[in-house]
Amino acid sequence: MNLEATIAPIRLVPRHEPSRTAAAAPTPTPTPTPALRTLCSNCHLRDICLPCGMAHPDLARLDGLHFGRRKVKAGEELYRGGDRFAFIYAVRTGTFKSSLMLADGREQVSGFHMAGELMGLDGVANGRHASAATALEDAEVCAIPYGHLSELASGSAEMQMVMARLMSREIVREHSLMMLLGSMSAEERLAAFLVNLSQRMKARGYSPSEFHLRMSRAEIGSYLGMKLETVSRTFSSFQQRGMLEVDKRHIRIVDLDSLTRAFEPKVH
Amino acid sequence: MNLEATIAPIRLVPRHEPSRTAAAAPTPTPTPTPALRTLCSNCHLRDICLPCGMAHPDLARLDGLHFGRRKVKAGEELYRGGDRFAFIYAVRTGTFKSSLMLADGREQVSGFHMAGELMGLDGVANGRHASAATALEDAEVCAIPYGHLSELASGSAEMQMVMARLMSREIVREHSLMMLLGSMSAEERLAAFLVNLSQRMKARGYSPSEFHLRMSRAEIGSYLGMKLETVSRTFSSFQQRGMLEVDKRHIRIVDLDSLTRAFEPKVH
DNA sequence: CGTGGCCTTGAAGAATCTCAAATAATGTGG
DNA sequence: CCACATTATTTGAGATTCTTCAAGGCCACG
Repeated sequence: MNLEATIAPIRLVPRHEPSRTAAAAPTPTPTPTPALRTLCSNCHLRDICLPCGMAHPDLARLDGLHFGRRKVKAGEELYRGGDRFAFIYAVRTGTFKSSLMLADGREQVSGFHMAGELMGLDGVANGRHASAATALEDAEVCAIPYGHLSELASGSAEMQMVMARLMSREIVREHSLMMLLGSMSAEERLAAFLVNLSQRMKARGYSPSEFHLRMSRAEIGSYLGMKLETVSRTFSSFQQRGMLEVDKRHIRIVDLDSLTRAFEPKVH
Repeated sequence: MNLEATIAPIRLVPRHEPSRTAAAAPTPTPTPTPALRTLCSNCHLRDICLPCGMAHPDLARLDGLHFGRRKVKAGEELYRGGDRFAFIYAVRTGTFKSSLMLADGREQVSGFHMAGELMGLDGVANGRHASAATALEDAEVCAIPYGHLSELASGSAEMQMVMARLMSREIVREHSLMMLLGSMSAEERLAAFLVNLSQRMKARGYSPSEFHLRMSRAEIGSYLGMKLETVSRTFSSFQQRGMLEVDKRHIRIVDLDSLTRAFEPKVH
């Protein structure tokens, strides 16, 4: 009996290795610079990344894995839909988008990832990545061999729990995006997007009120289910109402409250 | 440092226990009829449900858990957003919807679940259910104590893998819904929905071309991000074009091919 | 200093929503 | 078993939101 049928109604384009030009393709195997091995316990991101919430024995075990780092240039893909799944990736620096591709070329951006966030968990399901990850600026990631990780987890209940939580968190995150796409207006979507970005900047020690967007209007639009022109117009509208100052990709949130209200209960 | 910020931009209404009327609330603890204990290895759903792909030693261990069954009447909630998370549920009979609630009362249906499908994995993240599950008809579920399950998984790498796959599959499923909500037209959405339903019916041994919808137009609309009137009109349009026969909730797919084409590459 | 990519803005058009009304199906209480 | 309230669905017409198409400006880069 076929379980496939219980998952996706939508046929995404499977980009299998053969269809790639071997030369241009990004190596699926990360090439860790030997000098740059990383210990989670030392990492400045340890409180918001994979080891978040881990106690010492497990953290030490995690260190035993010696993740390879990998640099990714702006515009480069870390992996593509259809690639064989072997690693999950933790962002060290830079920003990524993940995206799905429909057979006719339509792209749907399914998330943006910044320092400390994990990418690639969607590959666990079928052993192949369902989405692609592309660097929006020069970036660096830790490449975590999933096999080793789950091996390691088999020895520790706590570690298993952390992994399970991470995946579940991804599910919850997507829930929230579904809510956004399914039942919110263009203004509400953009407001929700900005407030979320602001919170994530804050959590990383950056200003929550003034930041630089790493993604284009088109990418924001794809993520939020609207056209780039609509994104641009909505930005302008927010600015005119004094909620925001926008200069290309530089954003200053002037009135966070009204921005937050923009996607909250409208009492009728 | 606050990791919460890395997840959801959208504030869902947290329905904590205190706010409930104790009498009317569905018991969070399932009340298994002692006579009706269930063994996975015997279950007619074993090939499409939790134990799918499990070999014998693990299957036997799974049997050791003795899931409690629980009957749920049409319209009743199995759990709500905010409820403490303790069980995941496998549908035995009937159909469920899961849904998220925004503070202003807007509901977003995030999935429909039929026999063999699992519900509740979103609760792993925070120990509370993020969504609610409501029976669309009289139904019965297996209530699987998550604690026991992960305990059991800590003894078996294969079992861990199955669990991880299940969660990842949920992520992929939601990806696909995002694609749908983010970049498809009303017709494409409904077509994708119907084709998916058809496949799931088929996988369960029912006719893939003729079935009964368990959900209202409004629920379909919420799931697909459109208004119930638009759902109704799109059904009518499909019918006029000879792709479908619709009589209220009874559906007969006349031309599966053109329905499939309705959400596939449009060559320009 | 010209070129291409990205962003903004306007105007017209299309898709979808809102409001409204009619019909059918279902259940309720007498 | 009937009269009546209730709910789900369909359909129409007008309003609204968002998209499409088009043009122009800005900026980085070679």
